[in-house]
Amino acid sequence: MIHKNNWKVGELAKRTGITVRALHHYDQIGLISPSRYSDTGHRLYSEADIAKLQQIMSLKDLGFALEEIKALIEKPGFKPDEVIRMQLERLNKQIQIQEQLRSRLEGIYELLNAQLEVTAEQFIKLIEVMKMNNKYFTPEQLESLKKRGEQLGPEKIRDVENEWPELLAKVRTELEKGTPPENPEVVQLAKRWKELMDMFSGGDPEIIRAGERFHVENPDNALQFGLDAQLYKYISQAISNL
Amino acid sequence: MIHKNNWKVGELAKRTGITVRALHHYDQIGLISPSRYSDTGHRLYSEADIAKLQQIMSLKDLGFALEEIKALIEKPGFKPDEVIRMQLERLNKQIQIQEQLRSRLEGIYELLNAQLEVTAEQFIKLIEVMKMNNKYFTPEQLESLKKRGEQLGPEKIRDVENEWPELLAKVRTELEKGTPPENPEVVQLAKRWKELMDMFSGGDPEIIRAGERFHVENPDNALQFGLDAQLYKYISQAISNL
DNA sequence: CTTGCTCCTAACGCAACGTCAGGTTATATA
DNA sequence: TATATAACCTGACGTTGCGTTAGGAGCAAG
Repeated sequence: MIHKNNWKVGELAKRTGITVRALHHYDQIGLISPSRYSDTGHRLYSEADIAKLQQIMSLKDLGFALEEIKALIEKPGFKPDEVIRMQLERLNKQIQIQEQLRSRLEGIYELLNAQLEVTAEQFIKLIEVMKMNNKYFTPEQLESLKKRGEQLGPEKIRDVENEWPELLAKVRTELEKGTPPENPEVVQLAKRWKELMDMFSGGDPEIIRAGERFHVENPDNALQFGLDAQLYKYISQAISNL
Repeated sequence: MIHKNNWKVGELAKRTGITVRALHHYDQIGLISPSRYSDTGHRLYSEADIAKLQQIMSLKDLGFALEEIKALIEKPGFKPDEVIRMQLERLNKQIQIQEQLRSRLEGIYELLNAQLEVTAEQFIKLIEVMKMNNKYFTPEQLESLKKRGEQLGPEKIRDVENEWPELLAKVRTELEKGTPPENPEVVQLAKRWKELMDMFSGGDPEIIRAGERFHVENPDNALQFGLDAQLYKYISQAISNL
């Protein structure tokens, strides 16, 4: 009685929690088909089929895609430990990304709670800032940046925030005119550029490099800063001619 | 020059890393459309559009779905902190699940490395065991289970492993006949059932409950044990009549 | 023989675009 | 100015793992 050898989809579904549709699907994509069909086309699963199904569900639970599972059980060179290691690596990457995101969200949340009224604009800025914070700067560097800001005072900061887009525009103009980065005028702009950078970074090369990494890896930030990868490269070349 | 007000898709794409196709897509689903089109149908994005796009990308970076973003920026009652908190909760759930999976994978990996030769069957069993281990039993309970097994000795264990499916089959027969769980014969079976359970659990109700949780939450395990949710409920009722 | 349950196949839907395909417009060069 | 090339346009299918109708037979019980 327990060795019943003709399970129909519905029975299997009831006992396993796998839906009928899923079983159909697995059949369709050739992952697992019943070993027999009744003469009216009904699927009949044998014990062996069920064992295989069990394997499949286990692999699925470990996070493998159906196509991967198919490959795994079809290929003869099935090395469990390698498979598991690969899966672990993938998973670790995912977790890392998610944890980064979490710490960003937490940071944002704290700041939001500290300051009751927040406009949408401020909100966006916050998000960007947190993006930089978590990934690119160490806590010490952030501390250093903060101190630097306090030293300079708010007027100075405003001044720079005003000068910055103008400078960017000038550089972009040269870039689009095709002026080579060695050109004296461009080099002059680059000099001012570096001055502004140093003003904030305190000249710390680590901080500057972190900022560089940020710009390279977050091209959509160009929307905010008007600074894209191409322009960044151009100005870098000009600076190297100082 | 920096206040150029007619960005075409390609330009935007180049500077932001957002693909042209994505911009088309966002337009299509009504997430963000350019404020103007040229008379030949080319999309022209204004500065305001870009600002909005910036918002959208920020939200997207935080893990929101496009539909959610749409709702968020359309709805007037936009409470950043609530939004962030919701997102944090979702994320935490995900991370928790993934970490559970990771520890399972790690456990499996260790065991694989300890034992050079593993058949596919053993491998599957391993996976099931790890599934129980990590989620349902505390280390102490596992230790207790192990001790229990050593006390009983391998023959006893084999005996039970043989008796188990027979018992299951009998109970299922009664269930399918529609015999009520109060029936004396069923109660007798339930008694034997409980004896077997106690033999392994040492009578520890915590361990029994953990096992219950496992069966309820992992219906596909029915494949291995022949014990599904329905049958489990039935036997539980019978046991309550002891 | 008729319910009423279970089975079948076929086909759309979802999320967020990637990737052709086939055709029009803009721009840079000769 | 003519043309080659780059950039733009609108479909429309593919991806992942099924859920969900829809329309139509098969099967066990009364």
